[in-house]
Order: sequence, then structure tokens, then C-alpha cells
Amino acid sequence: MQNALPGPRRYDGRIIIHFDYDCFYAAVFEKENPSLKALPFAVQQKQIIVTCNYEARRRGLYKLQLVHEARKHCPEVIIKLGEDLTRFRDASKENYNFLQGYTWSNKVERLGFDEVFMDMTDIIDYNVELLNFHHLPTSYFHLDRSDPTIGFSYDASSVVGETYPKDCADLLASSQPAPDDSGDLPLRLRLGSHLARYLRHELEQRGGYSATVGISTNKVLSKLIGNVNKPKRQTTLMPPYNSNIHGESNVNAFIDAHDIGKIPNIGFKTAQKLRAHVLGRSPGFDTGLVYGGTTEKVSVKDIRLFNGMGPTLLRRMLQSPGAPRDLPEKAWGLLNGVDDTEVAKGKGVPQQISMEDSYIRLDEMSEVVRELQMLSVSLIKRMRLDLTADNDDPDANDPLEDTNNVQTAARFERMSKRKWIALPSSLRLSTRPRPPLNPDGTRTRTFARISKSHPMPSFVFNLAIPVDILARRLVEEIIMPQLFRKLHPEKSGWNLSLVNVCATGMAMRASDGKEGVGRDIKGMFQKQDHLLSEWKVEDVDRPPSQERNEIAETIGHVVGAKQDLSLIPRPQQATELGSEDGLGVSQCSNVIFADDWDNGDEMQDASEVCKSFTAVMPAFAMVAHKRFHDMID
DNA sequence: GAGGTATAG
DNA sequence: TTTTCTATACCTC
Repeated sequence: MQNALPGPRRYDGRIIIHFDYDCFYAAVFEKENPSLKALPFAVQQKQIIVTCNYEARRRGLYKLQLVHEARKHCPEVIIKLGEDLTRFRDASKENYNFLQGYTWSNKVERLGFDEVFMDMTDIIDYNVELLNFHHLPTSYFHLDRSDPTIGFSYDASSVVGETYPKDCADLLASSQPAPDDSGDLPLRLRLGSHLARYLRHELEQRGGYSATVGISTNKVLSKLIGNVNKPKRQTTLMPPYNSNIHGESNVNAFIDAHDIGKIPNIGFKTAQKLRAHVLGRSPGFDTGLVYGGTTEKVSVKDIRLFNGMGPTLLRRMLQSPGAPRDLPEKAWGLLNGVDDTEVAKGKGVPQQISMEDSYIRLDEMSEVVRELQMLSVSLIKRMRLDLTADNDDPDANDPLEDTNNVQTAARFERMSKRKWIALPSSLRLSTRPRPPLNPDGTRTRTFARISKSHPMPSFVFNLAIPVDILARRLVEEIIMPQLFRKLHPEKSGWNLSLVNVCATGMAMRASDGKEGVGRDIKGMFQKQDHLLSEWKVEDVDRPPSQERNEIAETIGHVVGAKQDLSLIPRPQQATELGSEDGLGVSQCSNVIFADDWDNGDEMQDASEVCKSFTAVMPAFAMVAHKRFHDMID
């Protein structure tokens, strides 16, 4: 009588496994230094503890705690700085690739650095077909269709690991389809639990990462059910998934008990609207430091069974300009444990790459330039890492890092073998201005970002130029004059609490096998050097020649991009120009030039960099450089 | 595409 | 939501 609407239709034909690596950041450090495992250990970014191991949690520390509070509470705590995400990103990618190797469908999706969804439906179905129902306890799980020796032995007569509910009588109904759920869901979940246990074990053997795992039929259920037993445990959500004459479904029982704010994809805004409706007033939102502490408790059940609740009422509540069109339907599904979203297939390259830093005070031009330079260096390095592949083996992403500015012949050779597999079409600068104080002296806090975009200049795709040369050129020619200036037209008066640079709009490049345009990069560069001298006498705005287009394409020119300055600043060939007056070296960062990038161990001294740079700069670059100094001086 | 919001870890 | 450093999806223009 209370349940006005039947709820959205279930589809439980999939088996989805959700992995959540236990205190991932801490685990990465612990792998580097195993002695940390036995100690209370935490990872810090800025003034907060972003995660800590279970030894630290046992002593009362928790995620997102302020560092000084953590130290006060537990003076023995070991703390490491984790603002540079490189090691976490690398470990995450390694784990991801490892798990990806077990899927047949390539439906493997990463959520943040420490979570992975896998759709194992095809593997489970295959193994169900091969099952001998007379010998379930001595079954063999096949991980490979073509090689029957690859797999593991398991007991298919029972689920492995924890279950929800705890004391369910799985089983025995093994050969008979359960009357409450269509077909063989109990059996398939059981196989899912064994597959999960195996992968968890492999993950830990391989890389030392333990995981908390959930097994169910969709993303939201498998993610939530994993949380029931943490850490180093797995939990399977057991049937019945549909309510029947004997009682409520395990899905409703499980989901109903959650606070609305704990349901994935129901974020703060949506949760507040839902709370407001069942409370009949606006729910208090609390600015205290305790995370998730003081929001008023409204459970999924309170909302699901609220008078008149259903997609129609949700439409009235949640439909607003800017909101996703299908949010009401989605939300109604989530309240009922229904989630039809697919596990995304592995894409190979990210959609965007960004680097950012936050600041207590950043209000001077010269400091902004320095920070942007550092962020740009990191960004270009990451682009090289994540958006290029080895020419011979496009899948092998050997981490070629440029740890210094030296352009050695050996490094050049390795670089020449790399080619771009995707190109970002756009460069975006975002800032978070610290809000000015109100007339009454208070400060309205806002965390909104503002941003401007510009086409990504093709010169950043030149793999033969040291990263910080490219970064400096990017800052001087694009980021400062084109982007920063538009965000903050005044020379002073602003104060930034955050700066972010982002490469976005990845365009995949044809993986043209052996005949690829990028096969002879070295030769092309020489050809391009020749073009440089030709260019000097040309008007910069003149349309590029056909030949220049080919070169630009070779080293990664984006079709449609306006600027086509794909040039290599070769000191020997550059136009001799007078240096600018009144330039402080401090305003130019520490750029080191290779005299000859085929024999780059002989370096020019790092002093007088700005002077040297302008001296060797082609004419077109001078314009931008001059404008840059006009701006910051 | 450009700029913003919402959500996630 | 606020504290970090990201990433994705989706909205309007």
C-alpha cells in the first residue's frame, strides 16, 4: 500500500566487478618502502592528509584530516608528501593494464586512480556453459577461449568471500533456477565471486596491491556492495534481486538503508533537493570540518517510499536548466538499485590532461609566469608520456622521461621512434580567483573556476625540442598573452588560489601501420630546417605552403589550427637580433639551450638566458616575446 | 568549440 | 560541502 510505484524494470544479465585498492596512495609508498606498512603512515597534499594506512586509522586518523590535527592526535605518524601524482598515476595505470588483460570485451573502466569496474559477463557466461553440474566442487574456470589450460580450479557449488546478506543460504538450489530471479543469476554471481577472488589474489601477488571488491549486476550495486567489508575483502550481493511474495529483495533492503548522499552519482546538489522534499524544508548544510557529519540524515528508503515518489515527481524536483536531461530517470533507477550504464571500454588515451597547483597567495605577474612555466613543463611531459607510442610497438608505452634539458643523441634516437597517437586540439587555462571581500568585511567563499581556451599550437608536438623550451614558448606566446590576459585583464589586483593548464579535445591519429607519415622524423626535421630559412623572409600571416603543411602534419599539426609555427629554433640558423632592453633574467626561467641538438652535451651556460633566447629567436617569435614582456613588465 | 556545472576519488 | 589534484559527462550558447 505504501509502495505507490513499481519501480523501474531490472535487468540483471551482467556480472560487474568493482575494485577499490585499499588506501591506494599509502600503498604506493608502502610498496617503495615496505617498512612503512607496520607504522602509522599518511600522505599529505598541502595542509591535509589525503589518505592514511590502516595502522594510522586504528589510531584515529582519517582521510582529509588537517595535517596539524593529525600530528596532534598521533605524534608518531610518518607523513610523506604526495602532491606530485606521477607515482600514483603510474601505479594506477599498471594495475589497470593488468586487469584489462583479463577482459574479453575490453569493458574496463577506471574511476579515479584507485577504482576499476570490469564487465565480466561474457567470461562468466562462457564458464557457465562449460560447467559440469554433477561435479561442481571440482570445476575449472577458463580465462581464455582458445587455450583451455589457462585458468584456475574452483568450487562452483558455493560462493567465495563475504555475502550480503551475511547468512544467506546460497546454494544447493544450484541446479534449480531460483524461482524469484530469472534463470541462473545465483550461479553466475557465484562464478563472479570466484573470478573476483582470483583477480584480487593476482593483483596482490603481482604488484602488492590489496583491493576491496564488490560483485553484482551493475556498476552502482557492485560499487556499494564492496564497501560492506573493508579492507582486503570481497562482497557479493546475493539474490533475490526482485521482491516477491516471500519478501523484499536484497537490493531494496541494501540500498534503502543508505543515506541519500552515499549513492554514487547522486551528488551534493541533487541530494539536497531530495532531502528538502522529504523534510518539507531546506536541509541545513553544515560548514564544519567533519566530513559527511552534519548533513541531515535522509535515507534512500525515506525518499523512495515518500508519498507520490516516482519519475514524475522527480522530474519536477530535479529538472532545471543545465541539469542532465535524464537525471530524474537516472535518480529513480538509483533509488531502486537500477543502473543500466555500461562499463566503458578502455580508450587507450585520456580525454584530457591537466596540471594544477593551489596557492595561499598568488598575486604577482612574475610569480604567475613562473608557476605557469612549471605547470606547462609537467603538462608537455605528460602529453609525451600518454599521447605518444613507440613506433614499432604502439602499445608499449615505455616511460621515456626527460629528467633534464640535455638533448643527447641517444635521447634523440629514442624520441625519433615515438609518434603521436592522439593530439589535443585545445589548450585551456583555468584559474580560481580568491573572491574579494564584501562591503561588510566578510568573504563570500566561492570555489568556482573561470577559464579561457585557445587552439593548441603545433610546436608543442615537436619531440625533438626539450620540454622546457617548448613550455617557455607556450607560456610566452599563448598562455600569458592569449589566455591569462583575458581572464585577468588588470596587471594587478587579483589573487589566485588555483591555476590549471589543460590539454583537451584529443583527436585520434590514424594508426597507419608501416607507411605512416611519421616514420622518418629526423629527415623531416632537416627538411624543415631548410624551410626555416625560407620562412624568415615571409610574412608570418601568409598562408602556409603545401609543403609546410605536410611537415606540420608529420610532426603533429592539428588540422584547422590557425597558427602553424612548427619550427625548430636552431641557434646557428636563427636570425641575429638585438636583445631587448631592460630585461631581468629573473623573468625568464632557467632555460638551457643545446648548441647542437645532435650533439647536445655541449651546453651554453644558463646565464643570460633571456638575452640568448631573444638573440636566437626567429623574427615571428620576437613579436610575441615583446608583447609578453610588455605585459609582465 | 567555448565556458560552465555537477560528480567522482 | 572545501580542504587536494585531477578526470569525466553533460548543459547552453
